[in-house]
Amino acid sequence: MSRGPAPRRRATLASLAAELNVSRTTISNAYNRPDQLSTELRERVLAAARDMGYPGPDPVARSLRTRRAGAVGLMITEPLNYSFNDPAALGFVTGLAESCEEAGQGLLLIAVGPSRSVEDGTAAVLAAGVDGFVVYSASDDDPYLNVIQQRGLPTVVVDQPMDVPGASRVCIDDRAAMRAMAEHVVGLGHRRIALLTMRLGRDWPYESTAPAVAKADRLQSPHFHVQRERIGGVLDAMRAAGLDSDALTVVESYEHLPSSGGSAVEVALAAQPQVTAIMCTADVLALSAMDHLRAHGIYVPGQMTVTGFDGVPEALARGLTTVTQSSVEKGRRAGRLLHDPPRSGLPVVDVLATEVVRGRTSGPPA
Amino acid sequence: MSRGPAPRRRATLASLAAELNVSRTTISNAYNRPDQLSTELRERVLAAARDMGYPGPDPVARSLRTRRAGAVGLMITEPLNYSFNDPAALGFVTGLAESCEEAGQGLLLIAVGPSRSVEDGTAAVLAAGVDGFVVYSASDDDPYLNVIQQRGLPTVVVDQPMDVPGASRVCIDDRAAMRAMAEHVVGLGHRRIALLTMRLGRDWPYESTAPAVAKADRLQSPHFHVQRERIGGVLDAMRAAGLDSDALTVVESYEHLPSSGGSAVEVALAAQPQVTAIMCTADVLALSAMDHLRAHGIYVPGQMTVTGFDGVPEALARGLTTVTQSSVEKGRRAGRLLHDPPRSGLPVVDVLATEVVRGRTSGPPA
DNA sequence: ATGAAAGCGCTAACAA
DNA sequence: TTGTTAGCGCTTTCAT
Repeated sequence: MSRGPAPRRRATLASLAAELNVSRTTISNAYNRPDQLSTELRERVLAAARDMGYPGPDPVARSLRTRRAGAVGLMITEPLNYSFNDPAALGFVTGLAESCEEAGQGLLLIAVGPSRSVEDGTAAVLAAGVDGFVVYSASDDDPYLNVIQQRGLPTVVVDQPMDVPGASRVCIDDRAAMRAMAEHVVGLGHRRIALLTMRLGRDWPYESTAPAVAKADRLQSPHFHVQRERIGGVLDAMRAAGLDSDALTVVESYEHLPSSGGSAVEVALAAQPQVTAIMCTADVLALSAMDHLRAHGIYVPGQMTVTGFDGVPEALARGLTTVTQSSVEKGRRAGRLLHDPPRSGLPVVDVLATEVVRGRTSGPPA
Repeated sequence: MSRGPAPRRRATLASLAAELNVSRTTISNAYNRPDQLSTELRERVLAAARDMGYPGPDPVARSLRTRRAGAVGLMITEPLNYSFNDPAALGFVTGLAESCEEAGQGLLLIAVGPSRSVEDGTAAVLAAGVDGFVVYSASDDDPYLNVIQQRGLPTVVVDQPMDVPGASRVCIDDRAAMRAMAEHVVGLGHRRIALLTMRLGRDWPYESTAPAVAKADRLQSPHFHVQRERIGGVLDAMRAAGLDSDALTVVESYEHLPSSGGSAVEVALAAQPQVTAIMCTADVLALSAMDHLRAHGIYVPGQMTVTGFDGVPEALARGLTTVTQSSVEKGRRAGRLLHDPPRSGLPVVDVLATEVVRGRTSGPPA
């Protein structure tokens, strides 16, 4: 029943109204408040719309008027292939996307990785037509945080950073979780431990991009709250067992490659050959480390204990001793906090549960 | 230098202009055309903006005026955890997101899975403030395709469906690729083959959600072009070798679980115990099938040949015989087609390369 | 280099 | 039930 070719100029609500000799309100109501007009009139409107190729009210114009964009923005500051290679990060996105779907909202991915200039990234954040932001795992000194705050929109921070005034936060107790894991390791008798972690600052002050033993100053004040707390948790447990902090070798990795854990463990063992346990702040690091160790004839857990963090499916399948958390749930909570915010209007801190899972990769030192 | 609390009412371009006693044009220029005013005036504007907490021009209002949203929409019709569990789909999203980042555009995820009513989903598509759409792997009879066409925005279809008037398409030659793989398998001497595939229609006419031998009518005209072509490719090769189509047992799987391939292979072997080769239309199915076979003491390739499709990292790492394609590149191309469309304005079909990789999972029948 | 005027397409009061 | 009136906040000719 279409009446020939599409009109030169796209139909608008106004043109439809003119065509039908009714007011614009009526057309608007036909779409937004079906109960405000007779079924008959409504049908007529919809039929005319079909004929004229009118796709319904323009989303942008509607957003301007209603002051609602119908989408939330997810700011990702890591290179995309980092996030999309880590099942934990992926679980988070899945959960967030699910909650958006449920709430009938869109999810706008705002990638502001290092490949992009800060100016460009700022423009992207400023240009995002969204009702709120989710900030995933940014560093404490992330340059885009200010920009987001400028926007003055509801914001939910996930994991880090700690202090974004006015923003709610979804996180876990990283320190306690890692301390519990470290207590397990120390309890097994390990006295020299390596900790493999993602990079501790936005910058990378080493020669190559390969993993490196963390410089002292970076250990003092990592710019990633999560890593800071997890390191703190390990040290807490070691101190409690009377171990000196020298007994811990921290190796940081810049890239998130499937092989990063392997490279890192190599660096760790070169720096401190007496290490008997490799703790990792992410399962992806631990799994890669295990592969590397096996390839080099070092048996786990016989000759080396390995622990992870996150509880991603592959880690659990392979029996990794790790700390589990629900990344998907994190995403869902973050979304929900945006979609129906607490009545009080006050920022909320939502701390999710974690659990130490003793797998087949931890045992007494050789 | 901030002057106390944020103003009751959010600052706008107009209020800034009033405050400074300049025209709105000037403020607009300060942001969009720095060369149109003196540096001095511009600084004054920016400073005042800072003081008043003005975050710059409102993205939605700007979009309305400029008729550009600064984002593209990705319509995902599968449940999210399906897409986010398949490395191939993930690679696609990564590539698309990369190209968006490059172009300074946002990427709006529009999830319209089966958990949502068609009405709801339609609303979501209609409400998306985007400049174009990417449709990923939808069925031929997807109900949202019409809605997207209604919007009249540039659209790129990935893989399927074939026929979306006016839309460009990025794909591979599924039939030829699968035929080449089947020729390899038949060439090894296999005469009874099972094909494990994702579901062939949007509906699921079987009793349970477990994988099932495909009903004849679903084989006649699958509603997913990709699956149709791949099945066709296998049959081409079999026919060429003088094999009857009865020699092929097709099993379709509804869910995309990590264990789906295992369940499917079980169904296949129950239905046709003489099968000596399991071909799969996705690596994730093949890998799961291999796990299942191994767990049941069936050796690959000694007792059973297994082949995949996609060439995801894990598959290559495990030596799966498979067809490789670059999912990431698919995403990039789709994005580019939207960001800088061909000058002609005509729809384009971009066919990417594939390659049969002979791994360690295919061999002569036992 | 700056300003005035005219909308972009829509919805929400309020009237009729 | 339908229409009238005002904008939402911005950019863009066109004048000055």
